[in-house]
Amino acid sequence: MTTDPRVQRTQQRLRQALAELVLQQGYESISIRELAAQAGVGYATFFRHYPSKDALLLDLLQRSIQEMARLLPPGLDADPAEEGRLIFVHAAQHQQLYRILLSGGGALALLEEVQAAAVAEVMRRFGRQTAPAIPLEILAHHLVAATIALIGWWLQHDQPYPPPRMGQIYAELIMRPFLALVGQERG
Amino acid sequence: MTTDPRVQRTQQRLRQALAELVLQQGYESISIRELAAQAGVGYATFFRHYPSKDALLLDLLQRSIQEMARLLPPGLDADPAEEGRLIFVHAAQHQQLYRILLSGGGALALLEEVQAAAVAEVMRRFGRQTAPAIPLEILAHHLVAATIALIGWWLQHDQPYPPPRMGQIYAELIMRPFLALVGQERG
DNA sequence: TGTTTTATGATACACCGTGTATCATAACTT
DNA sequence: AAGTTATGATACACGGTGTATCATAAAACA
Repeated sequence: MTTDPRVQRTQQRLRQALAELVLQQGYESISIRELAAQAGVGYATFFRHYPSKDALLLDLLQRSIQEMARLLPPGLDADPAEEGRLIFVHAAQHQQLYRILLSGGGALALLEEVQAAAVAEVMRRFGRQTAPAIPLEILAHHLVAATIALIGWWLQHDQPYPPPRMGQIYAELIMRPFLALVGQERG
Repeated sequence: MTTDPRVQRTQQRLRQALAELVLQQGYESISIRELAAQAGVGYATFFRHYPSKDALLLDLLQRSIQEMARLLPPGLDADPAEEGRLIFVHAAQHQQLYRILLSGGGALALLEEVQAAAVAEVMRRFGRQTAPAIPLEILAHHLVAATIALIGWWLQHDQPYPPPRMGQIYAELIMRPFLALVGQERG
């Protein structure tokens, strides 16, 4: 683990630069030379930290996802609507990144990674329930995919409902059927 | 409209070559030089027919989808599990097409078109139900997105369950909660 | 504080893919 | 048979990627 301030500073600048450029011109058209210039960093320096533009984006997105994970403590299962509300508040705050992730532009592999991580998390969280009628792996994948799709719809339609309403919808449309199928009602 | 046999032959070869290379190495890594070589066609000739690799893929997929649409059976509503089974049988039969579509390689616009058409179809089919607690547009989008995601999971995991089983899962995981929320039980 | 280690900036370079231009030749049309 | 058009081959400019090198600045260490 590196604690060198120079490393931290450079990586921070690169992430910051990517976030800025994405807002200005989207993701695909950004070149690494452009990125380094925006970050005030040498071109070759980029490759000393990230093997590709996608890797940098992945880092940026993973930090955002981790931040969301911190917003969703385990005890929140009790209130799905509130959990959903927090998800959509976070999505609105980081909508430019979510748009990249969901538009699939260059971040397709990244979306799959994020999705796989989320599926693993769900399976960890509900793996001790009574064996469901539908394979848990499918249930987990469905939960994650449906949530991502709902966020994508909401952002692409310019947030036509406020986060509390979306939280309710998330709870009724996604979480309640999921909990019913995962055997939660027996616990 | 060009009827010149040379044009037809060249375009056919390019589409064929793309289909072959996609199966071998995916979409992204294919270069236009590679494509032209596989097609047995000059490099510059490619640009005389398609402005980009994406345009060629779009042409290929549109033709395949038109062919698929002609084979799709008309109305079958009564049995969700049977409807689901047919969906997965069809997905298995056209899996290479579905894989390209779902992997999103340059075909995102087309996937969105297909999705939008499916959403419209769902809304037309359930638009006369009693007003649901959740906006019908969201319900329809969720239904389509969840179905596509389930097909994608199934294909990417090499069809670990047979179509009848997937049809049951589709009915329980997707269709039953959808029908409950759309107010079907009152009809 | 002085020394060592390491990250950075600047630059040059090879490599690859794209898209355009050119022209002789082959294939098609009438 | 004569005219038209698509093709193949080739060359080229352009831009982006990833690597190598080296002097310098910054951090860590003693």
